[in-house]
Amino acid sequence: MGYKSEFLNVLSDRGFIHQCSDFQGLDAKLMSGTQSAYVGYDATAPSLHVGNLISIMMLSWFQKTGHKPITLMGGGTTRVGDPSGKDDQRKLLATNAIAENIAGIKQAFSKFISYGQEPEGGIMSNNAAWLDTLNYIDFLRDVGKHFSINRMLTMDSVKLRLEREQPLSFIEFNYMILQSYDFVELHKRHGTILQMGGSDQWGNIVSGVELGRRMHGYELFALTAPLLTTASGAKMGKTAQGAVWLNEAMLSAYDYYQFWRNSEDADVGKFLRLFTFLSLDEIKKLESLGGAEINEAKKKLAEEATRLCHGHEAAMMAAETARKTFEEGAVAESLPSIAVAMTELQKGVPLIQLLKDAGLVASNGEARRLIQGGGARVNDQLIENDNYVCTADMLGSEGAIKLSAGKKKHALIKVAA
RNA sequence: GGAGGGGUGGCGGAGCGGUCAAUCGCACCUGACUGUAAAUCAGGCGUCUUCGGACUACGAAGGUUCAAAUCCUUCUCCCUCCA
Repeated sequence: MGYKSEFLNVLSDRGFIHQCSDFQGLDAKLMSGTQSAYVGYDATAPSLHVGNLISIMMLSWFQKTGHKPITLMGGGTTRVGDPSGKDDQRKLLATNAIAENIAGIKQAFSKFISYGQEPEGGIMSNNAAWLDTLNYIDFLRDVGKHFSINRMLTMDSVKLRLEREQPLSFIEFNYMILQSYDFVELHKRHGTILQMGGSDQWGNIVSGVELGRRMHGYELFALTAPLLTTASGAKMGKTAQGAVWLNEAMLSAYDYYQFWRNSEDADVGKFLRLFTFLSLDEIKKLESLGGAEINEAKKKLAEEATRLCHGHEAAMMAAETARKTFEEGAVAESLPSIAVAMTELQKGVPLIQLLKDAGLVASNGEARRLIQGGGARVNDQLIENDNYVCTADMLGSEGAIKLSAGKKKHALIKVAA
């Protein structure tokens, strides 16, 4: 409501907006024609995770409402390391690791954004293109002179680190300057007027807005999304195994589905708005379901979210796997599985080892504790002996042994082809 | 430059020669209850183990001692006060 532009209306209705440098100015700008906006992603891991999803959705909405989204890979800035929201300095990544990470991260974008030459076609950029070749003295004279140390010290990313008595190295101190420069550079190259990001990026983004104004009189805008927490206050995007990755290679579509399926009741509406493209009317209906009914809303959420990230087929398969596993208690073919050689199975493989190999536990000790604590099952049968050995005759009619750690984590042991 | 205080497990924070793999809280895992939810309750929570133990850990490196997270020395980082 209240906005002229479809983009801001959608974002505000769906709960994407935390702060904006100038709502009216941005609104007017968006009404004046096709604009371009970007979000930067540092290549600190081989895949993005659900924490990044909110900004990807923003870019996607930006495109859907007729504008041009830019995904900026931080090939250059990753070599420096963003101090925002971190207590410790990030270890410096080797350049080749960064290149590999970038390759992994790119996979996810194409699911959410369509790249191309048309006016609202997305652009994939990489700040290494301009940062890697910067001349230090020139950069200091052209860009550095616009930054006041006094102000930088008051920025949260810096201030918090200092207040918490954590060291802040000079290289990290420069991160903000480089990110600011990115914004100016993208405006020069593509006319980008808006940078979006998480609320922790507010300082960095605003400082880019200011740099653009000081250097060239550009009119730039900042828009941030709220920091996402679950209804019980935990930071979003963690599971037992760690981060919820977007790349299939790091987290199966089934596990991704399960992540959403296990959302807390109180989060369902919020997540539907943020992480699906379902209409607000439909979402209202879904979130009004009470009691056990709300499970239907969670299924829809998981299905839609998985569809966006892994495609229709993978989503249907994940939903079906979950249905079989949880609603029928059957062995679903498509559960995550590991392969074991027939010869090994005939000899017998300790359950502990299988649990570990299947990734259901992190160590032998943990496997033992799981078993002793009554949380381990083989073919749905509770196993209490931690020296239990699995053998080939446990293979079910599907040709697999089903392992379970707790009620929700399941894996199949299949015979290696 | 001077004087004090401090760096302990993912985080917070006890311990201050043996009974310390280290009280406790949070986070996390499992079980019960449920709706594959939340809340609650119970158990677990360094690695390995032939379940007897073994190994690695309390900023870093040395030393004293039968024995150190605990004492000594040096180094290092942080905080406070004085200059």
